This record gives sequence, C-alpha cells and structure tokens, in this order.
Amino acid sequence: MIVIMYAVKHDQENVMKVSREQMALNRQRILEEAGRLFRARGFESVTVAEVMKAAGLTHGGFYGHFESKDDLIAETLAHALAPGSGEIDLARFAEGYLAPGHCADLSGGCTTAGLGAETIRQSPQARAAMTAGLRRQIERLSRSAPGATGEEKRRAAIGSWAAMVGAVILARLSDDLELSDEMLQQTRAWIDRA
Amino acid sequence: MIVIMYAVKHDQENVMKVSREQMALNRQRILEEAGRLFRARGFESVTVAEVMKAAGLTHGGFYGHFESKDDLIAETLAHALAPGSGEIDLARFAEGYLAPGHCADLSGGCTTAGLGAETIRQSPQARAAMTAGLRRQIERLSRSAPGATGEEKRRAAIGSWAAMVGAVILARLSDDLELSDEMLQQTRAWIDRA
DNA sequence: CAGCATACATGATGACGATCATCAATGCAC
DNA sequence: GTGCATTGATGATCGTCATCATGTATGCTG
Repeated sequence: MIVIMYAVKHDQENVMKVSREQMALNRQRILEEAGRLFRARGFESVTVAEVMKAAGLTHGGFYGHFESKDDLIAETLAHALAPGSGEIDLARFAEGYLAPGHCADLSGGCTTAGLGAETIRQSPQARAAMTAGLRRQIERLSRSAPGATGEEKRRAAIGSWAAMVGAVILARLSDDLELSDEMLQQTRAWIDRA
Repeated sequence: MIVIMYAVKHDQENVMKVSREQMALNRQRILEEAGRLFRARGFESVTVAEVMKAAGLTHGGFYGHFESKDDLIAETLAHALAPGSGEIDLARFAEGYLAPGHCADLSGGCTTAGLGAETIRQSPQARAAMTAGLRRQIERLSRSAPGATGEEKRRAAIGSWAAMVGAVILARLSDDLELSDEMLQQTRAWIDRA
C-alpha cells in the first residue's frame, strides 16, 4: 500500500527504489524456497531458519516478513497455487502429471499431491488456500474434460483429478519402483478409457 | 519367541501367565492408540508420551516396547495395514469408502488416506509396510474389479483405488462441505461408469 | 516361598526450534 | 546532506520432545 502511494506521488516509471524492491524480491524468494522445502519434506520438519537460509538470509529477519510459521505456510500455499497461465488439456495434462519424472520431483512437483494431505491439519487460512486451488483446478480441467453435458465434464474432471493426485501419492510412497511406475501407467490408461 | 518356548515347556492351555499377557495387551493397545492418534494428527505432532497416555500408561515404559518413535511408526503401520478378513466387492467397498462418514472419521478411517502421503518421508520400514498394504489392497480389489482380462481388472483396481484415496484426501482438505461431498459423490459415480 | 527378572513409573537430560530483543546498516523523505 | 524508518543479522529465551537413568512392585522360576 505504502509503495503504491509513493509511486503515484513521485514517479510512474522505475517505481520502487532499491531497498523496497530488494525486500519484495526477498519475500518472493522466501515463498519460493519455502514451497520447495515444504513439498520435499512437509510442513513440520522444515524449520524457519532453514527456509531463510535457503532464501539467502538469516533467521532473524523472518518475522519482518511473516507473522508466524503458520502464516508462512498459508502464504506459501496461496503463492504456489496461484492461478496459473491459461488453458490446459486434460489428457495432455494427465500425461505429464502421471509421468515418473513428475512423481520423482518432490520439491518441484504438484503442491496438492505433496502437501494436500498435511494441509488438512493446518490453519484455516492454509486450508482456504488449498480449497481455492482445488476449485480452480476442477474448473480448469472441466473445460477440456470429456462429456456431453457440463455435469459430465465436471464429473470427469473431479474423478480424473482425484485419481491423478491419489496415484502420485501412492506411487511415491511405494518403495518398489516397478509398482510405482505401474500405478502411474495404469492410472493414466484408466483415466483415458472412455 | 520366549513366550512360545515357555508355552511349549509348561502348559498348552492358558498359555501366557498374567503379566506376560498383560504386556502383550498393552502392546496391542499402544499400537491401536498410536494408529488412532497418527491418523488423526499425523506422525510428527503426536508425541510418544501422548500415545502412552492414550494407552493408559506413562511415557517411561515406552522403550520397553519399541526401539524408538520411528520403530513405533513402522510397527503401527504394519499393524494397521495387516491383512484383513477376506473378500470385498469393489463397488460396495467404494460406496463405503467414499461416504461422508468415512471421510470425516480421521482417526478411525483408512490408514492409507490418512498417513500415506506422510509415509513418503518416513523410515524404509514404514514405507515397506505401506507398500505391502498397497499391494494387498490392489490384489484384493482386483478380484471383484470389472474387466474381462486379469490386466483389465488390475487396471480398474489401481485406477479406482487411486481415485478413492485421492478423493478422500481432497475432500478432507476442503473447508467447504459442499465441495467435499461433491468430490466424494462425483468420484463414486465416475468409478462406477463403465 | 525366596530371589530374580522385568514392566512400568518417575524424574532427568540434551536437542532443537519458534519466537523475540537488540543492534548495525542502509534506503528514503525532506 | 541529515535524521528517521526499516530491513536484516546476532544472540537470547522458553517450550517441547525424544530418549535415558533409576527405583519399585510384581510375576515368575526353582
């Protein structure tokens, strides 16, 4: 807010001076790295100090950016689940989602698959962010989902999304790579059947 | 092992004397309550002392039963996922699994849905227990799954199981009951379509 | 039924980690 | 430029746990 006022008052171009810009960048970096770490290791085992270090800072400044760790969690989810680009094709999306590469990429992979289950026990704000992401995902998938009516499309979107998230979670927990790959492969084929 | 040796040596009936029997019961109780607490709140936030208290004991005796908390986690999973009774019918199973009642019952509900995602970051023993449970579940569901060939049945079992687990996780994370119920309902309908 | 083995209780111990208090440096308004 | 506001660093603090040390009561063996 303050930033915008300054901008209006003084300078339309080159809005933020160095330090403010740096701070905004730092904040983005913290959220980015927090997302990475949380997805890879879960909310609880990741410490505030670790996140800050990953962002190239020390633990002290943390509370200048966020109210608490819970706040960081909620903001990280909102940031990671922010409305993405545009259209996606369900079949194509499923292909990438159910690929071994995505399954193996904990820190860079899907936030819902990596953190959805844990978010159940997080703050209302965190759950709200996840719920919003879930809604958007269903709507986005619905557009390209198979089906004659809107209701059919929505059903296919929900069923497919549940299967994708479930399959990645199950494939990840298996310690047998064969079984993991089969989970992904079969789920993909099962989604495609029509 | 020791118990069995005594039994053979002394008494075929009425095998374990009071204290040994009590200890075995205590152990079962610990595993039972640990399962409940873990499913409800996750592995990390549940303390050893809490588990023991829930089992009617104090924290000190814990290390007489288990090597460590990690050991407890692995044993709890093995216990909770132990081979169940017998046959199940996929369609009937899905109906109960995707019921709002099951979705709301964190502590008493499915261990895979409640703890699967977290188990990814647990000990190899814990993951092995989960993997074994996953294998059994797929095989069990395969028997009654739709499909002409064995491969088709297996595919339906895997796809359905992934969708069930995913749907319950997504329904649980939503803070909107309408959306949660829709997730369950639509996934059920989507599984049934053929 | 005497003595030993042991399950459990009580009470440390030692880490770790979220949060806060302070301080130094630096951008920013005037 | 100059002084204020603010960002981020350093160094506590305070709780919470997992794990261990020790004591005691009780069942179990001979």
